[in-house]
Amino acid sequence: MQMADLARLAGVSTSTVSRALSGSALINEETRERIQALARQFNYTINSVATNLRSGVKRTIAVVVPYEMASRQSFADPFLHGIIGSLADALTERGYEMLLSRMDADRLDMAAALIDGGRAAGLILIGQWRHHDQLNAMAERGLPMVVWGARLPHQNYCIVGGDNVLGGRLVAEHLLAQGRRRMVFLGDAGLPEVAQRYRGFAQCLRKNALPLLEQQRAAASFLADSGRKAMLALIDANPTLDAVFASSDLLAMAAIGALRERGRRIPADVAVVGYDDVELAAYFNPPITTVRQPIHEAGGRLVETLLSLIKGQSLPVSAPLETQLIVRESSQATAAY
Amino acid sequence: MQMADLARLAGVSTSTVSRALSGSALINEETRERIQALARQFNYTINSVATNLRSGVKRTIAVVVPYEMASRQSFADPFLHGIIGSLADALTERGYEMLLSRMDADRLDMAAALIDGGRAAGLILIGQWRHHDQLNAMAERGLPMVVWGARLPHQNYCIVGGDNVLGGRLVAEHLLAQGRRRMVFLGDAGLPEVAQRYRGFAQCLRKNALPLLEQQRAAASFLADSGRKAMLALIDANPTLDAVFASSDLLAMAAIGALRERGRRIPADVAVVGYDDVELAAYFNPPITTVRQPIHEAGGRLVETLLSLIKGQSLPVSAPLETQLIVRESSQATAAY
DNA sequence: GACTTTAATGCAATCGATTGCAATTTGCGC
DNA sequence: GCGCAAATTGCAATCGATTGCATTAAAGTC
Repeated sequence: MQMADLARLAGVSTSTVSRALSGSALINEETRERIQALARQFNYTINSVATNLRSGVKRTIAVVVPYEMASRQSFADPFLHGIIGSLADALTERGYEMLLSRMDADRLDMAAALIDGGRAAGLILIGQWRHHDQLNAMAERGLPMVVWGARLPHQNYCIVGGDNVLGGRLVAEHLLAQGRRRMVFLGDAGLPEVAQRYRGFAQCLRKNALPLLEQQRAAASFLADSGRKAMLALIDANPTLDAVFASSDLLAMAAIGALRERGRRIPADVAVVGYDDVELAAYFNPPITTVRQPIHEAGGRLVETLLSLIKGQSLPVSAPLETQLIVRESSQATAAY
Repeated sequence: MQMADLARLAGVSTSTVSRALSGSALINEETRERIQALARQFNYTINSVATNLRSGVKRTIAVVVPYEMASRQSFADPFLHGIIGSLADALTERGYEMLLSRMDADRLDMAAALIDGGRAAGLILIGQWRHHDQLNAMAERGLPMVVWGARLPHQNYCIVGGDNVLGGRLVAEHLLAQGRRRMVFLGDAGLPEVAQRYRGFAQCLRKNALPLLEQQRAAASFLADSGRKAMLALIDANPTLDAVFASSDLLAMAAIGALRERGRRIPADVAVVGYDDVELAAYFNPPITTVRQPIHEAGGRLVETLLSLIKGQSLPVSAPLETQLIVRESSQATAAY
């Protein structure tokens, strides 16, 4: 069923049908009601593909989740899901549709094709990975895009994210206050966000004369199993460690598993702190101390920023989102101290 | 940049450009290469919106996640994310794009608008909730759709899912073999999938002369907090319980938290079994015994079924996916027995 | 009653591509 | 050198909607 059919049924032209359904003032109220009734009766829905071809207005936003070919599992991180959910909400609220793509992080230019090809009005990329330059190049081409990640020098693209340096510092201060002294860091510092968390963490320790050595830091992707292995290596290299800062809650959970394998009690022997405050962090055993990133606000902010970029305002700058330490059991000082 | 511009640059008509880019045989090889080079140089990407308006072939599939207005958090379940990720993969592999929508479960007919409006070629609905009749009505209108959920009587729509009755039975047999006798069920039996898990579970217990009473069953949505509260109520109503079957891993995690609040040890005092085998189940403390649903295969199966439905074969019927008990620590018999 | 407004509707061009058919060019046979 | 087939290319209609402008009908004015 298309507009022409409906027009025939109603005995009018397609112009009239179009006006009846679009809320134009140039139409008789009775005619409008008659046509709308017919449309309902025959389940007619306006073809939005044709509509936005003609009108040029697109109401679709592409959300791109880059993954590294090697480990296509980036999708496993619950934080990522939280963001996607909040984006879905934020877009729906504003009357936009969401096109979700996973994409090889080395071929991010394919995301550009979604814009060039008219599929979407704008791009939201989740995670900048190691592709700062590629993102800059895309932005310079004038693609309407916003990235979830970390603010970096020489950054020509819009970014939305938390204050990772602050987050790292909050964790260090907290662990110091709990009396911990032999801390290790778990996470892949090749990723800008993680690097900043590490920087905030290490700076604060250094100020307190507690430098972090290279062997007190292990790379681990966002994958649970790689987190477990990296943690085991850290334990073996630093058998006396008394605290772990993991760069995501998922890694924190994996780390707790690994620590238990090696007979450490949490938090009595080792304190563990995560990052993100995913829902399950509070239900884990023990509940995990973590740095909260306001997931729901994140979606809204990403969408708002992108839409104002599309509307053509000058490059919107988004202040870092609120970043806050949530203290739970996994890092509390206990009777053991 | 659009095709006409490129045609002008190349000094040919748009017909020729179109043929050059689409791999038609009706074109000189040199011309094709010249045009393709120009296209690359100017970042020209064919406008797929216009293309499928003209050709009528759509390469977009809508994935709809219904949620209940009351608790818009259905999105929090990690199993759901697993399915979405596997759908994204399955669709990408086959050259389709994925339109993701959350939708009020009471207004599922809005999903129909995605098809009627030409946005998508087909519909994948995740979870049937309490809306069997609505889904039947949609299918009868001839909408190309596939639902993840449970097979029910009088079902006119395509369904893909695991064997929930079997899953429930496997859990019961396992717990009986572990010597557990006072079991409770945690989950909202108003949902068909959960109801079937309960049925398999209860039937097997009955066969062993261990009926489940009403107060040994508590409704709990897919939300962690509601799971915790329901579990607390179950404990109070059945202080001597020695096993819990939760209808999802998320609920199992919440249940474990609640049991600990009441001083129960897992699995020494109470065995806990979940459902789904989400990635974190293995990393939880203790690792959770659960019924595996093959998430990755699920996405592939949903997509295959939908595509063959679209191609117009008669209603494809999909056998239940493999359903398998994964035994981990949370339900092992221990020294306490 | 002729003339101007105003309201409602239809005509036809347009969005950016694809494709059947016609037109042109080239090559080949004799 | 003519005729015909094959190889390329262009023209114009088409997909399903929207919208500026023209048209028609009804109402209001003097």
